[in-house]
Amino acid sequence: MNIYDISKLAGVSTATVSRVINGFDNVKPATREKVLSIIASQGYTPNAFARGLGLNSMKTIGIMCADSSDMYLAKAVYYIEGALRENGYHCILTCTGYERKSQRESMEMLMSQHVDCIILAGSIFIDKDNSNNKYIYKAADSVPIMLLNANLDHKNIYCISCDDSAAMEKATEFLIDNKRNNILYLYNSNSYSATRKLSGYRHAFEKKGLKCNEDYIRYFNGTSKDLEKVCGFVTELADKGLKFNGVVASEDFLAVGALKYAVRKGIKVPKDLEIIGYNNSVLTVCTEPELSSVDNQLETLCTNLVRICIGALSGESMPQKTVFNGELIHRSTSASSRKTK
Amino acid sequence: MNIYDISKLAGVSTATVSRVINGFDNVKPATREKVLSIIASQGYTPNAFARGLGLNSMKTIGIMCADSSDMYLAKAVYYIEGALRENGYHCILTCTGYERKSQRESMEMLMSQHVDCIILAGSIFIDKDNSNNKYIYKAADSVPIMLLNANLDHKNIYCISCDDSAAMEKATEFLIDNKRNNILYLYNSNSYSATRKLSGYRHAFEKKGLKCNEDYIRYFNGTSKDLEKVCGFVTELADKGLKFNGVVASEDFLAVGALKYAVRKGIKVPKDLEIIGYNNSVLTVCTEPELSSVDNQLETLCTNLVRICIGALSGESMPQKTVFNGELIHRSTSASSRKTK
DNA sequence: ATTTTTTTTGTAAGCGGTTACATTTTTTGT
DNA sequence: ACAAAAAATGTAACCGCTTACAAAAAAAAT
Repeated sequence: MNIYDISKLAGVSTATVSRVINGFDNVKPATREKVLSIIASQGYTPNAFARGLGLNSMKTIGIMCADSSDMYLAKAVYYIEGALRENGYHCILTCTGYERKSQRESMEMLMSQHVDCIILAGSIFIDKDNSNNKYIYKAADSVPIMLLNANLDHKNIYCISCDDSAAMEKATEFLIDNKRNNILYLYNSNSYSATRKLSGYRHAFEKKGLKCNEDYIRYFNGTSKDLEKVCGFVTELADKGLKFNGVVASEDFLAVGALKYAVRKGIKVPKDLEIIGYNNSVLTVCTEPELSSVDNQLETLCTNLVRICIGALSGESMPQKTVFNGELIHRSTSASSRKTK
Repeated sequence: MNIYDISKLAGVSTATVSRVINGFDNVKPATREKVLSIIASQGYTPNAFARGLGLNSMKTIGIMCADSSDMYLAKAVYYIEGALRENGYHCILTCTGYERKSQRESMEMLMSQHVDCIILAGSIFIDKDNSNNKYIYKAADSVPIMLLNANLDHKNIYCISCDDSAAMEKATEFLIDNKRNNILYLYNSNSYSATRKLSGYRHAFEKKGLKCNEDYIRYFNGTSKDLEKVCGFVTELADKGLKFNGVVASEDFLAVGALKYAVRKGIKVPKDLEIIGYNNSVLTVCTEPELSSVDNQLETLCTNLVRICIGALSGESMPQKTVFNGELIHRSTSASSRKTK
């Protein structure tokens, strides 16, 4: 059943059927009705390939992310997909893992699918020294690229991010103001936003006229699957003599690991140790006491990303960089003696 | 840049170029080399629409799930997408939410995209009384349908699931054997697998010759976002006088909520209350003590689903129903006095 | 009533591949 | 060296839709 069959049944040309399908207004109402009824009675749906061939667009957008099972990225994908669907777009999802090669391959795959736009959810894809981003620039020459929580300069690349630096600075500052003089910083990634977070941590000390002790900045090599190991990692740091009365982490699971350590050692939280995570994920409410965390407004980021994406695709002029602010959410692992909000 | 341009540059016909691209073996090595070098030098990629039009397949598979930000479904999508990509397939992801209407629309959308197969990840789509599944059967007439954790009879529908009933029975039985006489059952869904789990709970009592007290079966209306409410819900049950010394839940977050209640009330876990969750998600290791849970082998389910899917697409005869066993993972909320494994 | 303008409809040429079939080239057999 | 078989290549129709342009029909203007 194709457009030709429909046109025969309706006694009109394929052009007219096409016009009806695409909602053109230059069709006589009576004709439109007839065609529509035939289409409905035959249960006809246009062939998307043929349409794509003609229009060179299938209203499809590619989403790349390193790992869609990561809680944060899964949410990002969910919000993005939902917003795109509302705008009549379909999503091809591809998870690239954390290796550059597979990231490049994914992008090539999406390009060969002639997606209308590519969204990079998560900044793992970006080389900070810009050495290896050629394939992104190349793609950007033919299709707009949306970057979530990342940054790259190109006239066809749009960046939407949370000011992670400012947010982390706020969190750290909160602890400093609370007389926490030794604040452990845990992180597990060197992505763009992770780097920004770390610089926020450093800024906080600078701002207060304090010196940031590099010994308190610790890299943990693992993901949320390794939560138990995080606890061991922190315990080991403490056993080795590192004294700390505050923890800020670049991701919630790291903070949960630190909290585990505290609970097991019987350390009073937040009295003797304050802990602040990042992302404000479900994990924050699983623990007892519940974890304070920075909310980086993922939903807002995603809906705006899609808004800008749709705008750019329809030729409107859209802002190249869009930045939102994070928010510190106080629960039970940060001392609420001070104003919370 | 299209196949015609390449053929000109290489001094061969489009048919030959096409043969090279598709890896046919009836091309003279020298010719193949020349064509490949031209393709590489021009950075040419075939137009997927045109190819799709010709083959009536874009090597694309649709994945439907209610909510890809749900931790369990996010993992499912991740595993499925990865396995499909390894087999050269692309994935169109669509999240339907929990309403029938949007589910039907998603499916129609995928059909109009001429996907080669549709995967329903999660059984929310299935009406138990089979009253409203017509659209699924209709789709199955033209394309194979894969059901994860669900069940439907049709010659073109393949079902892959965990025997949730048996797994839940095992968990419940464990508690009964541990002299837990009042076991609260928490659930929040009426999907196929949720129903199966509940029947497993009931079977356990039957098997032991005990009567299952319906008063202990409680429905909580919410998702993991409402974790705090779960705790309130359980607290309220206790306050109303319901006595229980065991909890099994159809999802981990419900168990975490129950655990929260216990921790706050100072109830000793597992001594005075044993708790077992379901899905073996990250949540299980966030809590202190850590949560025992049933692992329903999601990765195995997904890789097998894809294996069967690929097989079916290439015309092989594949099993209509595939069932795996779940496994009870003991952590610190179940008494390990007995053998744990 | 005739001409002009506007609206509606039709014709046919793409879009960029695949592939059945025809043709040419190469290899093999005698 | 020549015929037969096999391998390599080319030709052109086809997939199902869109759309520029042409043509016909309807409406408006004279």
